[in-house]
Amino acid sequence: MALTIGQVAAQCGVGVETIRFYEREGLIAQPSRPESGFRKYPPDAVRWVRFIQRAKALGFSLREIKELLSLRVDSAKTCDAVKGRAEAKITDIEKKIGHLQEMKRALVKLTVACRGKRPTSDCPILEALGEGD
Amino acid sequence: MALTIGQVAAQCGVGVETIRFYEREGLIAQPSRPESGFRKYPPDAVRWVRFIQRAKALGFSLREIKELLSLRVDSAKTCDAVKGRAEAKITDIEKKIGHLQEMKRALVKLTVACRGKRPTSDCPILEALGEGD
DNA sequence: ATGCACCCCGTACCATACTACGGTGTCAAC
DNA sequence: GTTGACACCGTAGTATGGTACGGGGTGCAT
Repeated sequence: MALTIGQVAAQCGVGVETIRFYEREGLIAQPSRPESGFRKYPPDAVRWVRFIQRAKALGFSLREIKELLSLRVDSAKTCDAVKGRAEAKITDIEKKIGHLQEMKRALVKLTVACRGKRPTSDCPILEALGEGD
Repeated sequence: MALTIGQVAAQCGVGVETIRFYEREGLIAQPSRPESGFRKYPPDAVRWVRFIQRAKALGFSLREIKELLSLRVDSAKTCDAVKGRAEAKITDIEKKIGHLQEMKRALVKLTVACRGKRPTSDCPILEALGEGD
């Protein structure tokens, strides 16, 4: 049931070096290393790496992802601090969702304008994006 | 009403060099250049740069942002192609929104677990993230 | 007409996040 | 028991997205 680094990499669609890199950077835990020195990963390792990939695609830096993942580690210890950081991340995520919805609305508007007559604005994408922060 | 590069930069919270960089990379249009050679920007330039910043924070690469912005340029010409690309971007954005909502749900769950007794899983963040693509 | 802030350009440098390389060791199959 | 695929490590190189620097020119305020 344990996986080699190559198997984890293949299942995540990344290179072996990427996994080692994440380990060096402290994004994923050190796996067990029986005699030979070969890393042995639990199946969950695949989910961790996929989570990292996904979070990256959503605009989080590795530093932020590390913070996200670390929310679990000390949860037994400093519950209030963890809760605070989690809530900050939630706010951050809600902002991102809002911005994406604006972008989506703008693009939908664009396709609609496309369907009918020519768009009236010379930039439908920007047009639908307010100045909101 | 026209702005200097420094004014645009200040209003967007970026450096002058960043604007010139975006121009070199074709993300923003060449502004007019009266006699002196100084760039003169229309007020809208601020919105363009802000759009770029926002899109970056949402995980789009400059290449993708360029594509997003270019959807406006040829809209009069190749309407069908534009519509197709816009629809692809919409799908992409919907996926991002979905992933962010999953992350948010996971974090909310974490804060709730925090409030009451200890979390049951040893990783509440991952726990709420399915294997969905 | 002389500052001084701001603009020009090109080039070089930086941080982030990998990716490749080279030399060596391991393991499993034949 | 040897061969081939895969693992180990450290170091170096790459792509992206800026950021800084140096040596100049401009423009307006005093």
